[in-house]
Amino acid sequence: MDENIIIILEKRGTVTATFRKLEPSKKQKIFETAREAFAFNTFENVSLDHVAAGASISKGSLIQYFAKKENLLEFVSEISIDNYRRSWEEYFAREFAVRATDRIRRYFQTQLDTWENDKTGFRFYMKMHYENDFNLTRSFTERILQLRRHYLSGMVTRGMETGEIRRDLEPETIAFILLAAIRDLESAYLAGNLSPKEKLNLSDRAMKISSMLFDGIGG
Amino acid sequence: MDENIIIILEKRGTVTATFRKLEPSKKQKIFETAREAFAFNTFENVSLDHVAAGASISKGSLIQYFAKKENLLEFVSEISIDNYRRSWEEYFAREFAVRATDRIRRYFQTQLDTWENDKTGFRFYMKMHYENDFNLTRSFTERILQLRRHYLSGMVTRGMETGEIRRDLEPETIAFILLAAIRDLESAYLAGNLSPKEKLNLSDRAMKISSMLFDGIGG
Amino acid sequence: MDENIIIILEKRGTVTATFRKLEPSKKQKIFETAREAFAFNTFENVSLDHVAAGASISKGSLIQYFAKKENLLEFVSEISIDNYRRSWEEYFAREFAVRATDRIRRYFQTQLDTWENDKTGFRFYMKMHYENDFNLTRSFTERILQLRRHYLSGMVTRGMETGEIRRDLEPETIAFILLAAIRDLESAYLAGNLSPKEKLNLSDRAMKISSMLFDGIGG
Amino acid sequence: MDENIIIILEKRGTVTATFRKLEPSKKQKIFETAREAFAFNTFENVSLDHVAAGASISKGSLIQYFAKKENLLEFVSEISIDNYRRSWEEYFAREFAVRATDRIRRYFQTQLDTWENDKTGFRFYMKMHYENDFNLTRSFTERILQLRRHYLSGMVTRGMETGEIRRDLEPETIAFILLAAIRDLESAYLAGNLSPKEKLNLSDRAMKISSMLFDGIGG
DNA sequence: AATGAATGAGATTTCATTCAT
DNA sequence: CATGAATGAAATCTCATTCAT
Repeated sequence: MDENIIIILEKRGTVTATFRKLEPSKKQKIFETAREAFAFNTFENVSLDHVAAGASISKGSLIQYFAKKENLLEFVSEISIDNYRRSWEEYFAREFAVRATDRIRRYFQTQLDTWENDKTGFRFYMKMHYENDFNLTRSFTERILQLRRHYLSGMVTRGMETGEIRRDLEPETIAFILLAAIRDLESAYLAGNLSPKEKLNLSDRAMKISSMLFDGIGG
Repeated sequence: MDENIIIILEKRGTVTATFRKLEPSKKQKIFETAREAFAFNTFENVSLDHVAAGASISKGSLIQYFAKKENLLEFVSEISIDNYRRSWEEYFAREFAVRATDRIRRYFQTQLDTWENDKTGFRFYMKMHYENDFNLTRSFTERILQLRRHYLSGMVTRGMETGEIRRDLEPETIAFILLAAIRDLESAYLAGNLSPKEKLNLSDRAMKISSMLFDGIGG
Repeated sequence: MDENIIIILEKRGTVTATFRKLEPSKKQKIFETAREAFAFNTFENVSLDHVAAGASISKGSLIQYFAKKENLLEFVSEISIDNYRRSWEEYFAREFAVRATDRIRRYFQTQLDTWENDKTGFRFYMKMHYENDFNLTRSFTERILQLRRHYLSGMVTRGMETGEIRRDLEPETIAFILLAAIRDLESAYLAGNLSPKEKLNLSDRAMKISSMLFDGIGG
Repeated sequence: MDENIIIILEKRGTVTATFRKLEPSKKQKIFETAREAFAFNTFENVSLDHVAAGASISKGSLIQYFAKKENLLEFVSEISIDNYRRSWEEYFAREFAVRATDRIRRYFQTQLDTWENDKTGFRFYMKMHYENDFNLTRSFTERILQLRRHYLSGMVTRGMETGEIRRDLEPETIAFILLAAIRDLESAYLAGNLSPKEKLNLSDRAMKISSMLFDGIGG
């Protein structure tokens, strides 16, 4: 967890100085417990009692750290965005595939694998799309989307440079359809507790879709 | 509102006979008020007091009609599915475009226009995807999805017959990517209260996307 | 059901003329359904909906017949007392045992058998002892008690006349202890859903107790 | 109020730690208010609002202490049993009468006097016999009964040893009739708000009954 | 700084009773 | 006279937030 984010959140009034001064491990535990709670329950159904117990602190402390329940969600949201951004930045720093098609395919696969290994993160991400009582959730959604578009546009632009992708289209439009594809795959993924075989199909379908996108469906 | 659905719901225990016997206009008003409430609030945040007041009935009556809050949501859900199905069946009955590409483009456009004219319906549809505490919402989501896949597969199959669409791909896979595209357009649509210009872009983008899908993005 | 009681109840305002004019079979059915309901539930937990449904009449009619829920209980109570009285009067009219001890033993046995064959009646009787929110239930209890004392005193007096029972005691005191015995046997009976073997024991115990009472427990 | 019982109840989940930590005087006040409420009303008719007001605490606190209304009754029930047991143990520790007949007579008299001085306790005891919706009440009833049988059997056995009571009968059967007698006296006692003269009669009757039991009623 | 006890607003649900048809 | 729709008072229970220790 990046301490700089905490400092910003303190300035915003989302967390208190008391919270900032906590041991990192304690902050991390609170984050994880709260994320889990918000990922699997609607906002109203998340109880501070439960979060406090899960994080082994008192309810009084929790409210002292965040003042309001909404702030707790904002905290989780901000940390989650930052984690998302950093994990993909690390990923791209180590991505040396030459061909854009390979990059895109690996991106799809990596995203699905990542969600597979962080189901709570995935649920939280999905949940935030529809807890639309707060401006907060909208901000979360849009910022994640922006990141994803940015990554995909980059890969598409590169594909155009290498000639793998048509240059007469706007990279944004292509990024859009790619994003649509990956998001719908994610939805399918969420929908079920898929069987291993279905997961294989999903991965298979990811491959089919990307080649289909490249070659077009026109007869 | 189809009275036959009401009868089925009565048999299931979702609504009571008392409700069935209500004047259609009253039933309609309850439907609309409740749909609006569920569309813009999480389940827990929908208050029966509010719905009753909105529909100009007493809370006692509301509970007499539906017994449980969950039943009210189930009622709204079932009527919504039926409305969705019927509106598209009417649409396809009047759709005489010859070329599959035209059909698909018109489908995209019509869907976006429909949501534009029924924002509450759209919000309700989106909301149901993530109120994942109830089996009910999953059933809603899956049944709508099935309808959409069915419509798109039909159009794709037709495109294959006329030679507009490659025959070496499975219709379902193609339907999938088309569905992904339309759903992401919808999401973009939801995300913002888009300015008129952005809406134009969205529609424009829909067109671009479909041609892109046909021709492929490969260089 | 004695129509004269109904007339008295009408004068008291417990039932309405509308009720009085009902077919006897309908009145009987209402009595039975209501008695069952009050026998197995606390007053508050008896729902008029349930009683109406059980008696195959509408809730509106039920309230038209009795005006208030309390009146329904009063009706059941009065009819029950009358039934109790009449059934024992018939019994004593046909009781020709010569010896008082036989009479008393037969009385014990008959009472237990009667409850056995009319469990609802028994439950209602017991229930009325402790639904002490109403003067009504007290009146019920006392009137039944009075009847029982009367019957027992009669048997005891006869025993004194025949010399089977000591004449130096007041019949009421002896009746009292006999009543205590039979009532405690009844309690034991209620307490359990007794196994057949336990029931045998109970009957056996009744015999032991009565002989013990006759011979005394003194060493 | 014995703190050990509170600890046991906390383990069972009947009361919370918060309640346990309350000042004894506050716990006592809650006990008394709740006992009074349950003694004079059916379970459903006891309102938490009323109990909270009577104990000078907020409804929120009451529910925080007991979580459910049933738990409140269970608490009252357990404390009552414990009080009953302890008061009789103290009594028997100080009971030096030599003759069993004296012991039994004093037992009768003391019980009636005790109820006289604790009418609420008596009403609660009676009420529990017929609130038969809960296993709880049955457990209460049976445990009190067991205590009473135990005390009486002890006295009877002693009477057999001293030769005051016939040895050819089972102590349990004799205890049973004694219990029946005392219980019916109690009932008579409850039934009325007896006049002083009637109370005297009752006490007098208790004496008569016990001698009658010793000598038998046989002529 | 940490705790957790106290509070009370607000939610759903039940159901006797009223009353129009 | 029978019906049952409409009502609203009352009940339990949840839980964020306040605040004293």
